[in-house]
Amino acid sequence: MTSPRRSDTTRAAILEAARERFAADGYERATIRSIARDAGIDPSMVMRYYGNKEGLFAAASEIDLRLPEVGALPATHIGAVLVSHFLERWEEDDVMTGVLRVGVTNEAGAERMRDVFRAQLGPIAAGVCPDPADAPRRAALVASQILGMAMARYVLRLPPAVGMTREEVVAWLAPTVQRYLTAREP
Amino acid sequence: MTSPRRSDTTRAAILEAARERFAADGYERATIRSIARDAGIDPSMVMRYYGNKEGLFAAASEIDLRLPEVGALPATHIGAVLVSHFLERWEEDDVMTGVLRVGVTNEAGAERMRDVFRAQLGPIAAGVCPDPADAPRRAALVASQILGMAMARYVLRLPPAVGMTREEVVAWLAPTVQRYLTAREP
DNA sequence: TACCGTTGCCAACAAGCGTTGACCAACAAG
DNA sequence: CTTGTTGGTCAACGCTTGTTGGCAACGGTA
Repeated sequence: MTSPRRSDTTRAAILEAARERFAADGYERATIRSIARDAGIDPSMVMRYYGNKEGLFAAASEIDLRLPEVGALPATHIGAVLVSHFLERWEEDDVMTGVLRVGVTNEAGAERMRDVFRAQLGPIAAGVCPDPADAPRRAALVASQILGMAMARYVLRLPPAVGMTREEVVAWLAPTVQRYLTAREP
Repeated sequence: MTSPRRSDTTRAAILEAARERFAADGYERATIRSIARDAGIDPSMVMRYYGNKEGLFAAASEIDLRLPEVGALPATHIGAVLVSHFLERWEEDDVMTGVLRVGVTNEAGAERMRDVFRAQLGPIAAGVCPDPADAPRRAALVASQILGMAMARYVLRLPPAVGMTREEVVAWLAPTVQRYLTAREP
């Protein structure tokens, strides 16, 4: 609907540079000046297009996990599907790592992280776990294992975690996630 | 051996304030000035006693997980023992949360986190897992689940994770850790 | 008492930060 | 051709940061 503007390429360059910097450095060390330098423009442009640093982060951290529909997958393999989907999602761009890094020191980032797991993982948990009232807790358990592997592999870079192949990670984590979602009790 | 100095109480006050600030704010937002204010002294004292900010962090982030001896626990319940020990450890002081928060944006913090898991959790994994050559990977898997729950509960504060009792967390996570350590294959 | 290392505060530095407003060039509409 | 809008740069602001050096008070020791 909104007509394309001449400045769209600049806006996109800023967003891309911002995502990279946030992912690599976290909120405080990702300065507007460094982002502008990466994007090849003046820092004041960032302010004009995104208002302030918080606004820039908000725009650069839209997350869509792109999780499959609840009905579209066999409940017996949902663990493997989810783990492998998350790994792929985490490796295909910098947004997930960025929001995770920012969320540790910035309240807006933490809020976004909470929202993502509640709104996008919650429904899946509700669809497959035995007691729907228990879904938030199941989703949080899954989130803990997924977040932990992301921390180990992409943020802290524990050597053994980095060295595992994607298949190995899926093989080990899938039963865990499967149990968190579908087991009647611990 | 080293004789006690008159300034020991000040040094201790600085360290305590530093641990709290690092835990609450992360590396960049925990300023020397704010730490000094909390400790009730002048910022320049921090420099005199710890050299610079990195030195202060190094001194404030000595971690001893205080894990039990490998032989001292039944291999069949090691999962539950470890999970409950980690939860206790995480809640009794700010050091674990501090180093985790700092490790996300600061290389020295990340290095410390890697060291802790390698040197202190590694031997336990080596003692109980089927193939000792596989120990680092088993330790990293355990670390991923422990770190993930710590992120969810103490850093990002996902409501359902915060709301679980310690016993519930142990009940859900213990089988996971037990499997990561002792299962013959995924 | 005279002395010297220790403990502490104060004032300042240079650098970097987010943010602002004036100004110029290119373009589209009348 | 003029005019108004848009995309962009430049220089500066007020503030905070880590860090430094000077200086005053204290406290054992000779």
